[in-house]
Amino acid sequence: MNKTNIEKLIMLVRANKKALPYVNIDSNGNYAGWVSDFHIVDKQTGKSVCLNLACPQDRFILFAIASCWSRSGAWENGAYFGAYLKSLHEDPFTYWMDKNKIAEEKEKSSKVAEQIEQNGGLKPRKKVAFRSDFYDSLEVLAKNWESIEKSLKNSERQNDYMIFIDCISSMKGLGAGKRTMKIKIPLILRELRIQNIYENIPGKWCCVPDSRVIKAAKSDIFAIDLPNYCTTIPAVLKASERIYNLFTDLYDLPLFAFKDIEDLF
DNA sequence: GACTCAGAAAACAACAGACT
DNA sequence: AGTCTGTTGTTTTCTGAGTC
Repeated sequence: MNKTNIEKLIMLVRANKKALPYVNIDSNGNYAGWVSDFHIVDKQTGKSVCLNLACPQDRFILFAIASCWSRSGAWENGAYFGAYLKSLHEDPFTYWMDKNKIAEEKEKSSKVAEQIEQNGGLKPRKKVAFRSDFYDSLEVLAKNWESIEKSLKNSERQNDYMIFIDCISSMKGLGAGKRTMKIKIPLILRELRIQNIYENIPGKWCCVPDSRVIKAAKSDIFAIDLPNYCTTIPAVLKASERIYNLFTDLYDLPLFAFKDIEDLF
């Protein structure tokens, strides 16, 4: 492990925050979370999309984004999908229980994806597309919403977030096909922790060890000891803890950013 | 039992060529 | 010029056999 380069990475991420759309660092130097600013403009309000996780409707969108990111495809698609959900102004818990609405939304997905891409802000590397199975996951989330919220409240009460992790990681259909969500679970915990929605969410379980982060961590420049891919929940949590020990409340952000600033090394 | 790695899987983008 | 069809490439996660 190369401590000097790790410190250099943190310094470079902070110095280049304006050039990196996902680096939301506030005036106090604290990471404000990804959903605090999508860097995608809402044409109705003219403002950049963000989520207030104190609202259940916005919490739903956070889970939706995490589910989108539990599949293959460019990460920008999930970001734009979240922005689209926000622009709908529908109550997700009734809207996405309706099979007809889901079919309608699938039908027009390529059209709305094209429209929202033109809203400006975040520059996608490729044409924005909403996978049809994104919508199936929304139904899964809506149907299971009560038990998800209950597991979070129980985790807070018993000071044990494994209760939530067990709940969300066993829910089929939040990944591709009938698969489950795994690697993006820390993302949900991270955003909830940053906005202080529940008490005592451990920071060590808030780092996302996805392929982009792992690739950066394992490169010769940092030589951080991590598995190539986290195949189980314990492996995800272990990797998350290692990342947290190095970057604390910047979480996986510096490693995620590495690819965009590697030329500066 | 934890980790590693190659390949599978999934959905779509981008492109090329054939046909109307 | 437009549309259709098939091929190849991209992106990311998941699986399962093998290794330490």
